[in-house]
Amino acid sequence: MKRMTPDQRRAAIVAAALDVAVRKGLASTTVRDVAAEMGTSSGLIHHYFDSMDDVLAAAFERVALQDLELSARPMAEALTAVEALAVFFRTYTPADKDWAFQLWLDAWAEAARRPALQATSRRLNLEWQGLLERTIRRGVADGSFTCTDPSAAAWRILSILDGLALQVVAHGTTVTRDRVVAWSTGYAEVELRLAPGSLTSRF
Amino acid sequence: MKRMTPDQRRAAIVAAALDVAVRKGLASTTVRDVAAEMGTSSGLIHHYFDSMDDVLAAAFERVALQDLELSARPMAEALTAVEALAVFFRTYTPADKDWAFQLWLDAWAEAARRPALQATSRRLNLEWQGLLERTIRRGVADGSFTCTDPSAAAWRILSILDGLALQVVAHGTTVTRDRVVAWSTGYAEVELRLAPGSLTSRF
DNA sequence: TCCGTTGTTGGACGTGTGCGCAATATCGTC
DNA sequence: GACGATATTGCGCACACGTCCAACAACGGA
Repeated sequence: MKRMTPDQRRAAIVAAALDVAVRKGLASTTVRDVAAEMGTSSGLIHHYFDSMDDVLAAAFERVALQDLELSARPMAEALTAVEALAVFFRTYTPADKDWAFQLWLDAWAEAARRPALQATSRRLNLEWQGLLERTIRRGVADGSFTCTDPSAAAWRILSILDGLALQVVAHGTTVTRDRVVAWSTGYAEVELRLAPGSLTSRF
Repeated sequence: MKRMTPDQRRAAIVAAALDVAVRKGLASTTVRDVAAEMGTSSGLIHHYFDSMDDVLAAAFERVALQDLELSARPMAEALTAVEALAVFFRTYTPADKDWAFQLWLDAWAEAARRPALQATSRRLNLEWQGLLERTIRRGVADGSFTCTDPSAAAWRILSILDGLALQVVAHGTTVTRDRVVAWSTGYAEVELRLAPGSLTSRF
């Protein structure tokens, strides 16, 4: 295959691994799959990564980090804390992103057995919680939210969202997607003492 | 190995598969592992199960069903709905049961790829939600809870619990176990209009 | 005691696994 | 245009995988 600079090649490997992982799941993405996806030999992957665990961790980090920024950027640009939170819910639960959440499920389950993947998953989960916590603090500061423990509130909101989304992605129809959004925004309104509908009606 | 009746043997296979799954994870439990655990040949497993998917689904069902009954029975015996709910939280989050929750994580992640496992996981998740919903209805009926949508409330409580427990099991210390219990019971008290501490102080 | 039923064996089959390494191809530099 | 550095190949190694099946052995009924 055409020769690339190390940086380009690393990126290409990560991108290929991601494509395969979306199709087959993180756990059953193999060296040969990734090589075939790139159209190169399998030996090349081990020239850039020490182990398959590292490749998968890098691939997972790529989507997770990108999604985080896809939420964080518009949230930072929102004029009010309430709007930022509304943006959070809209960008966290898009219907066409089930495959990304399936990767989270894979990462959580595999974390017990793959150290690099666990570290990445853990770090990014903390980032999401931090993003939410900062938004809550912003709202508390400007008086639009009432919350005595923003850290705990962030964990609770994130958890209810993950727990509900999990049902949609893993089981299909035990819970419908509409209800994930309605129930979790409704919960956030209660948690932060907002008027019902504050997070949805305005958009 | 000693000859067994079909029922005994099926049970032995499921038990062996479970032991291995706890040790190695559902996804990487193999026919040979299970056979070695029983001290028999691997061919025997396929004499009783059509595929490995079926074995894993049966193994997962065994723990999940047993844990469900371990909660359901004492909850049914509770004198009040409040006490039944307190029992629910105490039996759902025991410290020595992380391995069982790891199996749930495995099942949710693998569900996308293993039909039998998905069906089992889905069915048992619905059972848990149903158990919780019935308890809520019981409390609404006798006036101790206030809740307009017991089904939704049950899903929300279950989801926050799963979302938080997931952090403990997958990431170790992003959230501590104490907080899982405190935050989820605290949330249930708000959701059902109970006085703070109702679910914990009395025991 | 014999015999048929069936629980159980042990290995074959084809494919897949992560990883490592000598050989080769393609660059930028002189 | 030649050369050294290194990106890339292609295959080998030693296992592990699920599934299948002919042969064997233990049991209950006759």
